[in-house]
Amino acid sequence: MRGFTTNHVAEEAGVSIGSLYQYFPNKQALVTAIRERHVVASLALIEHATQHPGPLRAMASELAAGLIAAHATHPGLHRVLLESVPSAGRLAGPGEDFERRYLAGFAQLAMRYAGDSAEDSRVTGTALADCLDGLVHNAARRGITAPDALSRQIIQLVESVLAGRHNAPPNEASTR
Amino acid sequence: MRGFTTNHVAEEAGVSIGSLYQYFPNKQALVTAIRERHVVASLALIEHATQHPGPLRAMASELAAGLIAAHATHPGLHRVLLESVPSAGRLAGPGEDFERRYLAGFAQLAMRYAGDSAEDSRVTGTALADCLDGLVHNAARRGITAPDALSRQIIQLVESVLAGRHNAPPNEASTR
Amino acid sequence: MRGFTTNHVAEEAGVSIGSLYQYFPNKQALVTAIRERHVVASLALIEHATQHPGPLRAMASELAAGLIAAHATHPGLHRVLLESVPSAGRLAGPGEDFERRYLAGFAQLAMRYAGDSAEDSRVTGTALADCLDGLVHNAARRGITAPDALSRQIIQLVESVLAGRHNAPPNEASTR
Amino acid sequence: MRGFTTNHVAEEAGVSIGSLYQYFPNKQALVTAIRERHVVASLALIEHATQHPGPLRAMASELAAGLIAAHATHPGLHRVLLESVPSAGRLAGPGEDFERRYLAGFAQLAMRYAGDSAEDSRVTGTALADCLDGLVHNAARRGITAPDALSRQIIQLVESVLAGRHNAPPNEASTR
DNA sequence: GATGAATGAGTATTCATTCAT
DNA sequence: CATGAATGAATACTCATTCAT
Repeated sequence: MRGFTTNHVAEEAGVSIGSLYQYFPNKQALVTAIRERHVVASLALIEHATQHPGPLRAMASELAAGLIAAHATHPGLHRVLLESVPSAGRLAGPGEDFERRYLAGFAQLAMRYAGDSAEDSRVTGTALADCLDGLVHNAARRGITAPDALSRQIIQLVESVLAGRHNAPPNEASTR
Repeated sequence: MRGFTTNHVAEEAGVSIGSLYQYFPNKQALVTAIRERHVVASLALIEHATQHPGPLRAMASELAAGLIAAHATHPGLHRVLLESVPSAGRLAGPGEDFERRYLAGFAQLAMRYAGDSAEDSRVTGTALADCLDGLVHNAARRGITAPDALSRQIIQLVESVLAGRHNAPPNEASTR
Repeated sequence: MRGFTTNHVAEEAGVSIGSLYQYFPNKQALVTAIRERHVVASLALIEHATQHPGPLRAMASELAAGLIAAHATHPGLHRVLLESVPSAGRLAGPGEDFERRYLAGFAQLAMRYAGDSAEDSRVTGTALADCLDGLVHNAARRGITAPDALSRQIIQLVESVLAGRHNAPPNEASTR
Repeated sequence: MRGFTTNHVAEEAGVSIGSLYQYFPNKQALVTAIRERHVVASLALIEHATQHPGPLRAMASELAAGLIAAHATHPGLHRVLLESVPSAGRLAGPGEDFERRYLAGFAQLAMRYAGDSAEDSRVTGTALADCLDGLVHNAARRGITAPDALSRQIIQLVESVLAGRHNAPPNEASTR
């Protein structure tokens, strides 16, 4: 079973296995850290999106660019990470918080752009997050050969989810 | 990592480790077989959907039920499988064919319900397949506590993707 | 480690593994039995040689023929047998007796043909037995392609060992 | 069978099983390496003998001492090695070469001491090598309790084979 | 009896982790 | 601090043996 071994990681990282253990108490921590780096980037992306001043399409476009960039590097790394943690995606301690904040960001988008209630927004937000996850990770798995096409799909998904309920732009509609 | 040892699988399956190895030459083959079973089920689901005689919503509803059922059994098994194969998701040999046929099924749905051209249908179909994948696997990861809510989300996604382009139902248009 | 497994033996023998265990209580017994068959044959050979009425060369010639015949069948079987028993060559119980009798036969030859004392004959006999063993088994290992050449070597060895000490034929000397 | 597990070897060697696998990819390789060490030693022995400046008896005496020493260490190891390899004695690749060189050494002795022709020397050499093999390995199997007696037997064998044909010592003939 | 699938103790091998250098 | 050889618990896999059919 070819695996994601600590020696592999060390070699890949260009450090000795001993050094690796200077920084991480064990494999779990190492994986969590690598993972967190990705999660932090994703979190920054979504939290930045919630601050986006522009209309839905502009926000979606920017989000798409960010997601693609985040997955273009280290192709296959994300997969290997998902493969390597017991409770993948449900990180212990800080990780939980990351996922909560991540989903909260999408919920905010749902409130803001789709005008959802707080309760609805959680459902919509999670659904959007999960769909994006499927879209991006499957693309990464196949190898992102056409980033533009992927971008268009992401934008379309975001638009259809966040603008699907009403044809009005979010809460900027009245301010315009 | 933790929890997917061959002895574990054997015990779970109610057979001895020796028997397991009577059927599978090694762990990799075992994992591939389990995965394939799931993939075959998913394929049957989508190919059945392409034959569905009814309107979009009915088809989506049935598809949702099938997907949820396919992931409700063996909770945690799917993740553990994804975690245990080197090139998970990209099965060698027959697997590739499975994915091709799987995506082809979704493309057919796109042609039939969304009226897409052959070329467009491939893009739409893949996007839908990937989103569904994200939706279902993330739900499975969190534990499917509310199958109805998940079902509604799946239906909504399928509808929004396959009916998004034009407001007319597919070949039922004339019934309007 | 490719091995001499009971299933292998059963298949080779054309019976089921179950049947094999009808005849032999365990692998050790099976191996011992196969081995004993060979040992019995060798023993018969040497005990027959001790009764040989003729001169050294005639006896050696007959012994050579017998040994070669005993090793020509089942090429490689002898090796595998030697490989498979804990105390190879030193069989428990009846086996010990076989080896003792086997060596005793050679000792008799030494007394008879070389005129050795009882004590000397044990040493000479064992040495001759061991040399023959090396000669025959190495030939079998390489594949006995030239039985005649091998026969000549055996005869020569036997002659040189049993006639080396004095140039007189054994106790037939006076009859000449 | 019993008693030659990798863990056993590791313990015997005073290293951990992990370390053993740092040096040898698998058990087969380990066994091959140990064997080769023995084969190399034997080869050195015989090639050294071909350079021996003295008369037959002196050379034989030295050869005997070397062979006994090579088999006295690790009592039981040699048998266990013979027991553990599929095609024991016929080493793959470099092994074949070893055996060829080993036999060539004995052939040289036959030319030098017995005055054999090149062709005859191959036959005589191989026969001597095989007899020595039987003598030494059977002695090792029984436990070398009397090295001196064994030495005498080896010397006698070598003398009788290499001096058997003519009563003149090889190139020392003129010293008579 | 004969069969061969099932069993599981035993063995080979891996890989996270430590620690002497 | 950095290194990577050494460690051994954990895991993959084998094969002698049993037993339901």
